[in-house]
Amino acid sequence: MPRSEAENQRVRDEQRARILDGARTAFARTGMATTMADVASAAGVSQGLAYRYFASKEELIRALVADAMSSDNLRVEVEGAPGVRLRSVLTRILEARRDHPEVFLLMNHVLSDRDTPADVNELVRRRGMGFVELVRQLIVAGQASGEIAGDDPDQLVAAIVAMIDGITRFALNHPELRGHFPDPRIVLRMLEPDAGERSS
Amino acid sequence: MPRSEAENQRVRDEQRARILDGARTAFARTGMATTMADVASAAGVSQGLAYRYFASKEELIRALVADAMSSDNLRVEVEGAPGVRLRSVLTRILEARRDHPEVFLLMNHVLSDRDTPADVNELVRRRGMGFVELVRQLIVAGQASGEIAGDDPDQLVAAIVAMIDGITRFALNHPELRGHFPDPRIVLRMLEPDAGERSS
Amino acid sequence: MPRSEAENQRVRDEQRARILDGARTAFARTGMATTMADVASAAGVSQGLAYRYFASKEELIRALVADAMSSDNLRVEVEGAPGVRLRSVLTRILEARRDHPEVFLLMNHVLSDRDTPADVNELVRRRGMGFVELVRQLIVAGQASGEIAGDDPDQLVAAIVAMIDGITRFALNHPELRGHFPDPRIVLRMLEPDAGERSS
Amino acid sequence: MPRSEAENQRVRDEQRARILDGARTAFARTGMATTMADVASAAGVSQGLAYRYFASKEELIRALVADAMSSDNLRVEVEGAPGVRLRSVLTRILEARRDHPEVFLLMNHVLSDRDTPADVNELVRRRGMGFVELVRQLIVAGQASGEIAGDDPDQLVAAIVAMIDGITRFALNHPELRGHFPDPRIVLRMLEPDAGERSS
DNA sequence: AATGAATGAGTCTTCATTCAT
DNA sequence: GATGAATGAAGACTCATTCAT
Repeated sequence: MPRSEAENQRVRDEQRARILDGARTAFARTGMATTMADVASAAGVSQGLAYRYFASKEELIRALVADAMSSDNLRVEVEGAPGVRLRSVLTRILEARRDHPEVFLLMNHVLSDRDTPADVNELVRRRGMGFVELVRQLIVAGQASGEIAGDDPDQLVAAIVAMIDGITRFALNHPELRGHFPDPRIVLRMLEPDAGERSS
Repeated sequence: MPRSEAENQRVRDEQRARILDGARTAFARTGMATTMADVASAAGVSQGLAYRYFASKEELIRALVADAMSSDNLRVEVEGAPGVRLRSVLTRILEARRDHPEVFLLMNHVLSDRDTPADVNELVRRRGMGFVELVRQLIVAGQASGEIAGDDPDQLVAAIVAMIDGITRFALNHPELRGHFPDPRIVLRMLEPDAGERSS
Repeated sequence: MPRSEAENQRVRDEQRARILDGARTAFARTGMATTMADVASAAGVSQGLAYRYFASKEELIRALVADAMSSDNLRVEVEGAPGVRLRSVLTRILEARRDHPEVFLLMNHVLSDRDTPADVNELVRRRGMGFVELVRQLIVAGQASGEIAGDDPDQLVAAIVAMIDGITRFALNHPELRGHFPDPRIVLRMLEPDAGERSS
Repeated sequence: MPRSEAENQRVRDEQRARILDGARTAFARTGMATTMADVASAAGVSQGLAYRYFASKEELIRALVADAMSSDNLRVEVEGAPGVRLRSVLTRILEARRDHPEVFLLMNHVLSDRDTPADVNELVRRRGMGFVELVRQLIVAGQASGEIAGDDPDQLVAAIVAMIDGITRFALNHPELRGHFPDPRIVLRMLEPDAGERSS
């Protein structure tokens, strides 16, 4: 007697998740050089099975990225002073990166690999640009209110973006140094106005 | 009449340099997906010739990395207040990264690519650790003299290292945003003691 | 209460026929590139079920071919002039090919596909040879009676065989040209004695 | 000292031809189920080498087809009675098919294989249609002059086309029966007007 | 009896590396 | 010393076949 449809669906959901987990592990470990054999082996399934769930390696990466992005939640408070909101969103992001760096590594890999499908690349890039735009607006507003240093806002944005990227890599490459992961306050000092500025 | 030995040596040196240049160009353009054919073509030599000068792709990468590292000069002043020396070395490094990010790309690639030979990986990693040690010492000394913020020195080191890494990638991935490359002063604010701290 | 044995047998027969039908449809549509998944889907059953009824794809093809051959009935009149009997059998064959070319496609595929099992290949080939023998005998007898052209009988046989093959493909590849399917009389003219011959 | 460019070109031309020959042999033997390993082995080269000369299996097939078509020369006399010209062109075609059937098999395979690239399929199909048009015009003209039987011209065309196809397969599948390959005169009888017709 | 998830061998293709010239 | 043709070992993907339910 065949398995019930509900049962089948459950199995499928589990396996899909299992393969995605394996893929996440494998990509985190091996970068874009990860083979489908690596993925299958990390997931503990046959290579063929991966193709029952994802039409191609490309598709698998797409799913992985979509998954990663949906977990990198930027939701930002609408109330409060811009500087406060900016600090809050950055603090949350830094913590997410500290706690789940693997998820973000993939996005970087995707961007730097020549044969990432254009649409995936675009997806990730667009997301990044959305974030940049958000940060920029808060910085400009914060400068107006004197909460943020008066440097070129684009340079401040670049500093923040680069820092987030670098620190994600740090978390990934040095999991043993988790205790040394910088407190967000250190990072946020880059945005601090000088004593002189502030008083003005 | 055969070429003189000196002449031969000169030709060999030139060719070796030519191939390394081609490799640098090719790797900067294509990342770790670069093939030996890419390298040969960028160097304007035959594919076979590369193997006369470098026993394998591995060997070529090793040479490239060694070369890159020797140009990332950390020479640091022995005189002066630790905070001043630290700021000076970081400023120089940031400028080098801004101006020649390609050179460092390779090192990152090497670290994240699974089939980088262990010894090359080690080489790069060790170099990084040397730098970390230097920065750490200056930070500790700077804290003692009140020039540097009183956070956990390891966190400060991590922040600096992550920032340098992130900003190099930024320079590499967004050459068009060169004008937005953050002024070192912004980065250095991470090390700044609070107003309260400083006065103490 | 378990199903009766007779009932079981009936179900089995029905399923077998259903799978064969699906296979016929699938092979007609997709040629030798047909997969077992195609067959199962065309038959509306699970992939596994096909293997309950046919030990392998090979076995399924064997059954399909046997089935096709049993429907290509050559029954030929035993009475009458050889030329008349030959014309009659050829007319019937051409009409069968015109009306059901798909059935014969498979036999051609089988012959030209490298991994057709040798015995199936042999089966089909032998059947073809039986037909050839029949035609040849009628031709020789018809030549003796002056009803058939006096060419080399083997060449006449070859012409007939080739024509039947070619026209079957035509019917299959150009179903839209059904109206242009040649009248058997045109084909039979190949066997016609010259005016001069006939009078002799 | 490297090989001269002229020498290299010669080697390349020879190898390309060698691979095409191997491919022709392999495809004739195994049909569309031919693998690149079959081709390489029939050509006596490594599998990789085939890809130095042809970018993909698709490309190789394209070249094979182009080659086949250029040898199936339809050049037809512009002078003389239509019936005479038609007989002449058909005689030449039949002889070409008798002598080099392998070349044409491929074209058939290409047409019946589901994953033949669309453009190659189109190329072959178009060529076939050109031939059909030529034959049709000559038939119609020949009917006007009383040289060709008065049947539906489309049926006559279909008969000729089917015959050519069938006889090519015959030549290919039964090389041992070369002596029984039908004399073109037999085939041409299909176009012959009846005694009654002719006199009219 | 029936299902469909799972497996693994085989196919196309790429690329580091070798070798005859 | 230099060339580029040739090789073969992977890697992505497909599909006949098996097996737990």
